[in-house]
Parts: sequence; C-alpha cells; structure tokens
Amino acid sequence: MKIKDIAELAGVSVATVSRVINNSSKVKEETKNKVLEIIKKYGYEPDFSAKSLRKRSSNLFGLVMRRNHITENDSYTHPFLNGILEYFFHNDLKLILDSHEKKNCIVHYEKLIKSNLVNGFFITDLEDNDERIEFLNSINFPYIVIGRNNKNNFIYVDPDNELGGYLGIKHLNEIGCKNILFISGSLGPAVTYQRLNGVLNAKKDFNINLDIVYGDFSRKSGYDVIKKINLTDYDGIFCSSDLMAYGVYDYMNEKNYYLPLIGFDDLPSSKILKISSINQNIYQIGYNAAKMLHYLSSGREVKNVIIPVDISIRESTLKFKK
Amino acid sequence: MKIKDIAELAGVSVATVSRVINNSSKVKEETKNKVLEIIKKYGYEPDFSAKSLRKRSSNLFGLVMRRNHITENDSYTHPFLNGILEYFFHNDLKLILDSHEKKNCIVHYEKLIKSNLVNGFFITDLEDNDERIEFLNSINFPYIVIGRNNKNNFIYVDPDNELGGYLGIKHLNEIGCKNILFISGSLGPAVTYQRLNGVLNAKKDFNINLDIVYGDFSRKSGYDVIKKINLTDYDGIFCSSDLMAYGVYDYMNEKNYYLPLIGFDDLPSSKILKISSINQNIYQIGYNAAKMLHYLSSGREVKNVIIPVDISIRESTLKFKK
DNA sequence: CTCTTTTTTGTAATCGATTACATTTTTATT
DNA sequence: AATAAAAATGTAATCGATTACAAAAAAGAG
Repeated sequence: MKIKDIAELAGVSVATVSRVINNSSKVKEETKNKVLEIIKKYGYEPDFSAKSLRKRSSNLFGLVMRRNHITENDSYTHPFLNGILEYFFHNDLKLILDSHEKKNCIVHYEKLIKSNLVNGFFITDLEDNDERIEFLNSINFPYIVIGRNNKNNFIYVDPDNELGGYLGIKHLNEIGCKNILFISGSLGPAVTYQRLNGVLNAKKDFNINLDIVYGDFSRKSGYDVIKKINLTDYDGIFCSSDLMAYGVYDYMNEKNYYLPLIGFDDLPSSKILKISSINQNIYQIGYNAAKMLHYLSSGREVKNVIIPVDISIRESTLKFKK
Repeated sequence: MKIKDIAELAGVSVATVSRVINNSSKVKEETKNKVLEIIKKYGYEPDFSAKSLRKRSSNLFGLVMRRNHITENDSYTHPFLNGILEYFFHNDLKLILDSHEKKNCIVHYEKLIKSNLVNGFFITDLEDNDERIEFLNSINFPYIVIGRNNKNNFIYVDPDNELGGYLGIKHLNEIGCKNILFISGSLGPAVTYQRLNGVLNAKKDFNINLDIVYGDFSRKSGYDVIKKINLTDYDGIFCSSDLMAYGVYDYMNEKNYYLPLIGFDDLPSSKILKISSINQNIYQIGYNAAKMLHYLSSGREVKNVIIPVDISIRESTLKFKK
C-alpha cells in the first residue's frame, strides 16, 4: 500500500494525499476527510526510506554505545535510555543504537553522518583525552555530550555534582555529624572537582570539621582508604561514589563498628544495602539530552543543562538521626 | 558526495560504482581498484534511505522497550543490548530502539512494519495474556521472542531455567546440605515451573530432603515467607529469584542466624551482597536473539535456542563449605 | 582476419515519497 | 456577467541508490 494507491482510492492525486498527510498546505475539508478515511481504512503508513530520501532528513538519532561485555556498573543504561525514549516517543523520533570498540570508533560516527542515517547523535563516556574530541570539534553536525568536560565547550547535559556534594554534607550535618570524612575520587575527572567543590561549599555553610582523603571511585579503594583511618576520629563518612561507600561498608561490617555513611550515584545496590546516596536523575538527563538534540537538529537554540540531584536517605544515615 | 560524483571522478558509470560497492557482478580488476581508490579518498558512504528504498529492505531491526520510569530491577537492559550489539556490530546491522506504553502498543509495531523501517524485531516481556500475542500470530513478519511462553509456538530464545533449578540444589548438596528449603515464585509464569522442575529433578538425583514454599519473586515476599519458617529445620535455602533471596537475607541478618543461601538471576547486587546465584547469561541471550533474527529475516532456517545458565558461587554458600 | 562467445560497461527505469510550478476551480469584486 | 484574486488540485521533476537490459569491448575459434 503506497501513496499512489491511496490517491486512486480517494480519487485525488498523490500530491493531495501528501499534503493531507503532512498538513503542508490547504486542502479542502471535504477532500481531506475522504483521504484520511481511506488512509485509516487501509492503515497506510508512508514509506520511511522514501520520505527520508526526499526530505533529506530522517527522524532518527544515534547513540553509539561502548560495548563492554562485563562492567562493574551498568546501571545507567536503563534509566538513561528510558529518559530519551520518553521524549522521543512523544515527538515521534526514533533512536538508533550502535556500538563501537574503543579504538577506531570515529569511523562509526562518520558512517552514521555520511550515510544520512541519523539527524544527530548523543556522545557518552567522553574522556579527557578521548580521540573523539578532535573529531567532534571538526564536524558540523548536531550532537549533545552527556557529562561536562574540562577542556571543551560542547553542548552538554550533566548532573549537578556540586549540589550533590553539598547535599551530602548538609544531610550529615542535619543528623548531627560534626567530624566528617570525605573520601574523594581521584583528581583528574571533572566530577571529582565538582563534587569536592560542593563539599567545600557546605563546609563553609555548616559548622563542621572536614577531612579529605582520596580513593579512585572503586570499591576496593574505598576499603583500602578506610582501613588506614581511625574510625573513631569521625562521626560521619561521605564517599564520592557508591562503590567506595560499599568498600567502606565492607570494612565497617568487618569491624562491626558503624558510622553514618553516604555514597554518590545511587546505584540500585544502594537501595538493597540501604545506604544513603546522591541520586543523579539519570532519567532526567536522558530526557533533557533528547530534547536538546531534537532542538539542536531542527535549528532551535539550545543551552547547556545541569540537572539537579536528589539525596536518597536510607538506614545508613537514618538510624543515626537524633 | 553521491554515487554520481564518484562515478565521474573515476570516469565510469554509476552502475559500475554500484557494482563495486556491492560486489554484485564482475568488474575488471583495474576499474575496481580505481573506483575503490576514489571512494576511499573522498570517504564516500552510500545514502541509507536511497539504498533501502531501492532494495526494499534495510539493515535495521527494532526493539520496542516498555518504558518504565522506575523499576525494581532494570539490570537486564545493559547486557541484553550488549549481546545484540555485539552481533549486529560484526554483521553491519543496526538496532532501532522504540518504546511503548503498555496499552495500545500494537500500533507501534504496525507502524514499524508498514513504514518498512525495520526488517524484523525482538519481542520482550511477553506475558501470558499479552495483547501482542494475537497480533504476533496474525502477522507474517520476522520476529524473535525473548523468553518462552506457555501457550504459543513463537520462535524464542530463553535461559535454561530448569538447569538453573538443578544447579542450585546440586551446589547446596555439594556443600553438605541435606534439608533444603526451596522458595518458589508464584505459580503462573512459565519460569516458575521450569525452575521448579529443575529443583525436583535434582531432588531425584541427590539424596536430600526438600520442602517447597511459595513467594511472588519480590523481596518482601521472601522476607514474609521465611518469617513463618523455623530456620533450624533447614540447612540450606534456595530462592527462585534474587529479590526473594534478599528478603531472606534481611531476615537472617535480623536474627543473626545464617544458612547457606542461593538466589536466581544474578542481579548486580548479588555480587555486592556476596550471595550465590544462578546467572542467566543475558548477554548470550541478546547475542543469540540477534543472530536468530538476522537469519530469520534473510530466509535462513532458525531453531529455538535455550541458553545454558551458570552458577555464581559466593560467600553466602562458600563459607559453609565443609 | 572475421565471426562467435564472453566479459565488462553503460543507459535508463525504478523504488515511494515531496514539492515547485502549472492548471483548474472557486470565490470575490465591480 | 465579466474579470480578478484566491484556493484547491494536479503534473512531473526530484532525492540517490540498484539493476534489467542493451551495447561495447575483449577474448577465443577457425
């Protein structure tokens, strides 16, 4: 069933049918209704390729995922995709999921662009010395970067890590902690500094003592760091990642000595372990990224977006509340 | 840059260029090399829409995800997609991710088919009285169902739940358990019976006592069920879902009385909690589903596939090993 | 060297939509 | 009722690839 068939059945020309479908110019009400009726009756859908070819534009957007058979943490995928899909669903857009190996991935983006398959794409997991950076700077094609980057001015959407750092300290202060240990991630990635800044801002606002030590975001590093610490020196611990908080939790279990504990990322396991954590609203990040990419690709103006974070309060701090 | 440009630059006709690209019929070695050189030099990629339109077929396949802003467990998404993408990557296929709300989702599949956007699709989360079943039976279009269904004979790929049930009991037996409690999921879904069958088969093979009680797969139901049980009657517990195992674990923590414990699904949190579990190899399911759909859509024969499961052995049983 | 066969290449139709431009129909104006 | 202006519709070109068929070039046969 193609447009020509509908045209014949409705006794009009293909141009008229097209105009009805696309609402592109005035069609007499009577004609329009007849055409719509036939379309509905036969369940006609315009051919995707023909439409894209002629319009030189599709309603497809690309997300090139890094393929990794096994990851320590893959919990972002689902809420992120859901956020994108929510927006896409309501705007009749579709997502192409492609994948790349770390090396040689530029070829993939180039193919996507040159074959006119997508109207734009999302960039995730961009690292500081990522080979994609140069490429992204060199192209004139719509894309949105997920996560801020120190050195470039891409259009991005990012969680408010600074707020997260602030909220963690604020909450510990609220339940009465006065001597807080902050286990930061390794210096390097932008998030480390953002979270640290939030923590330092909170220190100014609340009357607390704060010590800072450094891990590398992993569970093992959390364990290793806390092992060298005298727990009794503190009355509250805030980790810059959930995994590090799990490491700390392991150690506290071992010693059977517990302090209020907050993580950062709100991984699904934190719910299970009942550890308080800073929630990054990955869903919202996806939703906003989708909207921004849509706007960008249709020539509308787009501003960077910072998504507020929440704190998920659980037993790990709640049970210490006075 | 289009095929005509390449043709002119190489001093041949578009037909020849097309033949080179598609290896569709003999082209003189010399001509071929010249064309390939030009293509490479200018980084030409055939237009996706034009190609699909003419060939009446794309290399796109669809996965329509149920959108759910918040789920208790979304850990399947990442490994499943990764499995699909691994196969797709190596076969130059692409995945369209679409989403639907529960009601009215048939329209979506119909659109996908009628607009010739995809060559086939995956069906996930099919329930016993799903409205999609009738639809799927009525169409003549390639699709693969993830997860067996009691009442239909779709082409499916599914984890070997029966083997999982068997392996759980086998492992408990190996560490010396003689009086085992199996907490089954609710009667209804096919998985419940499959897992139960495996457990019963193992009972025959090993010399153990086995009691069976029923939860509903949720953490709360695990807790509620175990609460009514006298823990000292048993020396090992096997749950038909990880979530139920977490509920049991909660209770054991409360009572500070531990028995060997195995879950089913191997959610990421089980690694964190160090609870042994049956691993369903979701990645393999994705990979195989992709391969099957590819075969099916290109007219090759396809058989149902059952993916073996593994057991991930952790502290929750290991520490009881004699 | 001519004729046949095979290999290589080119021409033009085609896929199914959109849309510029042309034409017809309708409405408004005098 | 004649003419001008506006609205509705139609014709045909176009998007960029593939491919049936035709034609030209090369190879082989005698």
